Amino acid sequence: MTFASLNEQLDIIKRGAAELLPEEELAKKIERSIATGKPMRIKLGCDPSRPDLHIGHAVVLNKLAEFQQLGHEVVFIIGDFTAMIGDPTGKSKTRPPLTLEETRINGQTYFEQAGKILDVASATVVYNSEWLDKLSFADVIRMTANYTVSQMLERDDFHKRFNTEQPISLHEFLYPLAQAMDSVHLKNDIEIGGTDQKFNFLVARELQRAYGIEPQIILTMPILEGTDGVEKMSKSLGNYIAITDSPREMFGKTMSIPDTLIARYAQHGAFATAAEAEAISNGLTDGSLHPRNAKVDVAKRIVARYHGIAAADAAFAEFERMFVKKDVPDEIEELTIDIASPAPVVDVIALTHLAPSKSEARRLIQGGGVSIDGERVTDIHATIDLTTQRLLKVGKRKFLKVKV
RNA sequence: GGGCAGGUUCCAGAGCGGUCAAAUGGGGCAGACUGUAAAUCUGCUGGUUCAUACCUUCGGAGGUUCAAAUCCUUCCCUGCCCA
Repeated sequence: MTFASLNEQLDIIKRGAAELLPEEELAKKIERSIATGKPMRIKLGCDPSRPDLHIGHAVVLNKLAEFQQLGHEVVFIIGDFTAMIGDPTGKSKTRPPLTLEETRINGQTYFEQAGKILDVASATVVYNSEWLDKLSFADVIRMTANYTVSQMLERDDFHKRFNTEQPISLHEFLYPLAQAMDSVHLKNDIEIGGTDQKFNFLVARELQRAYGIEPQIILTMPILEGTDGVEKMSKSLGNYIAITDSPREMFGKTMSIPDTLIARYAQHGAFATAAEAEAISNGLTDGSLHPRNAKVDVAKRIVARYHGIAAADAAFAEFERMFVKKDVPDEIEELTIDIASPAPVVDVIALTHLAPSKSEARRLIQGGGVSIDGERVTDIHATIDLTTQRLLKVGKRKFLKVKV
């Protein structure tokens, strides 16, 4: 196997990355790889309790795709062992532990989605229960002896909770170590992840050293903010763009991001180059670029990435029609429901799940958020004749064609 | 083991016998305005019914009372201090 030159590889690897350390060590690894013809091994840890991938995850996956193109080996580690134990960390409520079966199913959906970005067929997949489950208590004690409480408390999250008298479960200290043991086991050359993983990755280096293994290189990628522009993108916060979202959703969600995020989304969501992102940023600052147009462009590129150019253009056209011309979308879900024909609008909304409850449906009507065939419903007692198909609109973007 | 402070609706945080479905802020949703941006303004934010009627909720389980998130008992959980 022949590889690209050292500088070419370094350039590609560093592109868009948040942090790479230590760079000199990576250079040595690359040189050795070139000399011996052996690919480097890149590790990515995956959480099987959250198998829904969004374009924030794509930042890392895209980088892995680049590693693959460079001829290196990508290894996915599914953290089934830790998921089986469950991690009631911090604020997040007690997350129910997953069964072995669930972790496998989730792992599967994870790969199907990751396949949209990189070549999963040629990647290696391992489950960390394969080795973590086999450690004895004595093994674990020996492992923990390599790390101190002070070192653990350096982690921002722990540090903060410690100072504000928030609980920290003892087993939480074990998670970074468990993750580090994965690296010990795998002997990977590089570990990749979001910037929030830096601490864990550093622990892995320490532990690898302690176990006489060459320490891994740390490559962190920026964490993409969610569509709200504040929190990091996450499914539970509802501010995400899933990579399985339809073109319409993807386009719409991208259009709703704050202006301040346009350049970031261009670079990390649409994978524009740093130079392009900067050009957008400058254009917005000096006013030569209209934010809306810039956003449209980014939205198109994101949609095109997952659905193709044609779908992107279609999504844009539909967006224009819906929001600029205030028209209804092209394709609306049609539903036949089982209810006595002149039915209370409130009942229909609840039944079709356009709102979670009848009370909520009433509130929406009172707030002016419901319309039938383009006409706003003002009376919560209003009924609707469903013998012919009617167009129901609830809120900004929920449309449904219903009939009996 | 001892002492102290706590566990409230999505989050933070009031309430401390009835006027509490529970202040206030944040978040979210809807409307106006817009570029489905930001900012701003307005309304809503447990459920069923709409007539301020009923049902479920304030860590769990009992109890006192006409009446409890508010009092008592007990259990569980968290933090701090002492040992």
